[in-house]
Amino acid sequence: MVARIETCDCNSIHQDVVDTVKEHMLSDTKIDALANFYKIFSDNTKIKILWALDVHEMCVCDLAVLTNMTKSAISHQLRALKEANLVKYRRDGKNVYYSLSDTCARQIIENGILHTINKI
Amino acid sequence: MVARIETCDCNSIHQDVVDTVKEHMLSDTKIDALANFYKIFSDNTKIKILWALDVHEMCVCDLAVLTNMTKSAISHQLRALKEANLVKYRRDGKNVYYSLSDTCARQIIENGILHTINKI
DNA sequence: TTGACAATTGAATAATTATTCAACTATAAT
DNA sequence: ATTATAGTTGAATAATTATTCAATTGTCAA
Repeated sequence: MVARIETCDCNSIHQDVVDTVKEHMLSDTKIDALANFYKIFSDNTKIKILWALDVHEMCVCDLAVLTNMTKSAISHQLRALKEANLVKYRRDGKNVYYSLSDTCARQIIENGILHTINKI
Repeated sequence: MVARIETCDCNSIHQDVVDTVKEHMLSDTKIDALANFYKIFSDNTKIKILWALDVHEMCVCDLAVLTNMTKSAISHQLRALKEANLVKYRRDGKNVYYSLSDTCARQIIENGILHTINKI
């Protein structure tokens, strides 16, 4: 996601098209936000966690057993999900129970399934 | 996306919850397809290319100038977009013009913007 | 058929993201 | 207070993905 050139070996440029497209281009801020948002759903583990939490709230151990991963790995993943405001949590004694913040995650996953089915 | 443990240092497991969630879990195939699909939208450059192509078909040079990247880098990105069936192309002389296969990409991007705005 | 240029490709490198590991915090029970 | 367990954290490592680089293909024009 980093690249830069001052000159380009392109002679066959449709400047009018490039200009028009530039006018309609999304802002860098939006593109960043968008890419970061979908980054969450581009990882198998995160999808699994989100889908699981939609079924039932779970503690870190539960998620570790479910996914066959370490608590530490799950915890790191949960941090990303928290930062994206996709999950919330409550502490009860020694356990911390995670659940979905809202229906957003489920919507994105279901919508994605529709699109991937169409493509297959 | 690779991890594996045989035993787990978890004693506080809610087995009933884990079992219920397992019953409702998405298949690995679906999760893979989903993650690969959203992987496309987790990259700034790919989003930019897709959004641009929704405005107007463009040749590789145009996209290189627009994004300030090399033709080679763009070409690699386009290959991924082709494999995901998100773009189509036509050759006209020495140029190859790319455009969107359907409205899928635009829908996903617009839907993502809605969700990211809600989160901000 | 040769030269020029758009585009693609594969391998090497750079950049990013995930997982592991060890140390740590928080809570509860003895 | 001490011990045990759930969970978190940061740094190191591993794995993945993007970009560069050099070489190649395809098409057109001279």
